[in-house]
Amino acid sequence: MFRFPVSLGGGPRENLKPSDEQHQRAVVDEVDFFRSAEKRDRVSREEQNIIADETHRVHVKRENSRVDDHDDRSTDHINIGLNLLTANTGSDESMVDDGLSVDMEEKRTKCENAQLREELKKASEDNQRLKEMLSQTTNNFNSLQMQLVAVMRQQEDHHHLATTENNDNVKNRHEVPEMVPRQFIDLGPHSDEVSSEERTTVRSGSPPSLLEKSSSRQNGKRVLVREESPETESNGWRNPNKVPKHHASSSICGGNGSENASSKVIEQAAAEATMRKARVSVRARSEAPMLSDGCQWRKYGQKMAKGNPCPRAYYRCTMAVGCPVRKQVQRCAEDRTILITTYEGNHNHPLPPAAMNMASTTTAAASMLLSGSTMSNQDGLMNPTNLLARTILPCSSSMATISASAPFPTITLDLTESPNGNNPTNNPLMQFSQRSGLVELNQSVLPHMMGQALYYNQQSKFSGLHMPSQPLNAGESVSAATAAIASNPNFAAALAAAITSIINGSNNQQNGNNNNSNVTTSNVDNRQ
DNA sequence: CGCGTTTGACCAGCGC
DNA sequence: GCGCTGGTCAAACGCG
Repeated sequence: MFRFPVSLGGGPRENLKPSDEQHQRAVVDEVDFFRSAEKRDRVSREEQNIIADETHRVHVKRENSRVDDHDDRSTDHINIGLNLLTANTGSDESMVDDGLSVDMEEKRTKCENAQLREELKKASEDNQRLKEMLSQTTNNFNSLQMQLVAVMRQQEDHHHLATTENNDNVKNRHEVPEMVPRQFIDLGPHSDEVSSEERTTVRSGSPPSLLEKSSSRQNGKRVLVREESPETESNGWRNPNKVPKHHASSSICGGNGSENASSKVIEQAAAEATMRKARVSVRARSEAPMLSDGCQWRKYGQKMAKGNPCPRAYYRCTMAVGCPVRKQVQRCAEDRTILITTYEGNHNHPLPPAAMNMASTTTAAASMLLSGSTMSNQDGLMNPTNLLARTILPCSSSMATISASAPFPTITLDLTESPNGNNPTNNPLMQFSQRSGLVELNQSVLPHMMGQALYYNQQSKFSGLHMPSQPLNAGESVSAATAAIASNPNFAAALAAAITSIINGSNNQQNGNNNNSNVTTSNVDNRQ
C-alpha cells in the first residue's frame, strides 16, 4: 500500500527538482514519508511543530541538508517543507515535469485519501463493533439485572409467604396456592420455569422451548406436550395461552401421580405459572399507529373489541425468530388520541438500546405486578416490592393501574397525563398511589423509571437499606420507606442516574418524533 | 418475488 | 350446552 507510491514516486521525483540535493531529498522524503504509518505520524507531528513555528529554519536546514544532512530528521523537515506543490507552483520548470509531479502528487494524494478512507472505514467498523458490543453488554446487564430482581424477589416472597401463611392463610390455603401462582407468569420469579427461562434468555437468548425441555425433565407431561408441538417449540409465541392452560390442566390432573412432594410443587408452580401472562399496558397520546419502542413488530391479527369502535391490532416481535413477545395496540374508546399498547412476554434476544427502555420497563412493571400478586390484590399493594414505588410517588395523580382482576394480570402505565400539567419529562418523579385497590402511577418517562426504581429497590435490600419484609399499613410503610430510601445514597445516585437516563431516552425518542406525546413516536417504520 | 398486512375463519375460555 | 369474546391462524392481497 505504501510502497506503491514510493516506487512510482522515486522516478518522477527526479524530474521534480532540478537540483541534485532536492532530487535526493525528494527521493528520501518520499520513501521515508510513505515508509510506514509511524513515520508518517512522526512526520506529521514534526510538520506541525516546524511548519507552524519555524518556517525559516526549514529553509535554513534545507541549505544545510544540501551538503550532508541525510538523517531522518532533516529529511523529515524537507519532507514537510517538501511543499512540492509550492515548489512546483513557484518554479519555472517545464510543464512536462510539472505535469509528472502533479500526477505523482495526485497519485500520492489519492493514495493518502484512500488510505485515510481505509483507516476511517476501519475505525467506523471498530466503532460499530464497539457499539454492538456495548448494546450486547447492556442487554446482558439488563437481563442479569432482571434476573437478579427475580431471584431476590423469589427469596423475599418465599420468606414472606412462610411468615404470612402462619398468620392468616390457614383458611385460604385452598385458594391461595391456586390463585397466586397462576399469576406467576414468565416474568415472575416464583416458578422454576420462569427462572430458568430468564436464565436461558440471559445466557444465550435461546428460545424458551429449550428451557421447557429442560424443565420437562421433571414433568413427563410437559415433555409430551411440548414435543408433540414442534411448532410451539420453535415458536414460543405460538398459542401461548393454549399451551399453558393445557399444562395447567395436565399438571392438575397429573398431580395425582407418583412424583415426590418437591417435584409436585415445582410442577404445579411451573404449570400454574404459565396459566396467566402478566401484561404491561402503556397508555400514551399519539397520532401514530404504534408506539416506537425500538422493536420490530409484525401484525398478525386485528379484531374488533367489545365496547370499542376502534379495532385492536395484534403484533408480535420479529426481531428474532421465536421471540414470544407480543403486543396489542388499540385506541382508547373515550379518547382516540390515546394509544393503548399492551406488552406481553419477554424478549429472548438482544435488544437495541432504543428498545431497552420499554423492554426493561415492561419486565420490571410486570415483575412488580407479579410481586404484588403474591398476596391478595390489596395486600399486594403493601408488598415491600412495591413500597419503593409507592414511596417515591407520594402524590396521586394517575396512572399505573395494577389489575389482577383482568383475564391476565395487567399493569397499566398511563403516560397521557403529567402531574401539575407540566411536561412529564420535566418531572421525573412518578406519581404512585393506592386508589380503590388500584395502584396508579403517572409519568411519561415511567417506563425506564420503573425498571430503575424496581431494580434499585431490590438492590437496596442488600445494600443496607432495610426494607420492611412484613406488610405494613400505608402510613407506616411509606414513612419507613421514605426515611430509608432518602437516607440511602445508592438510591439517590440511582435515581439521578435513572432520571438522566430517562431524559436522555426521552430526548432520543423525541429527536425522531414530532409528536406531542412524550413517550410515543410517530415511527411508522416500526410497523414493518 | 418476498415480505408485510388484511381479513375471515377457527379455537378456547368464560359466563349464563 | 350455548353464545359471546378474545386471541390466533392462514390464505388472499398489496406493495416495493
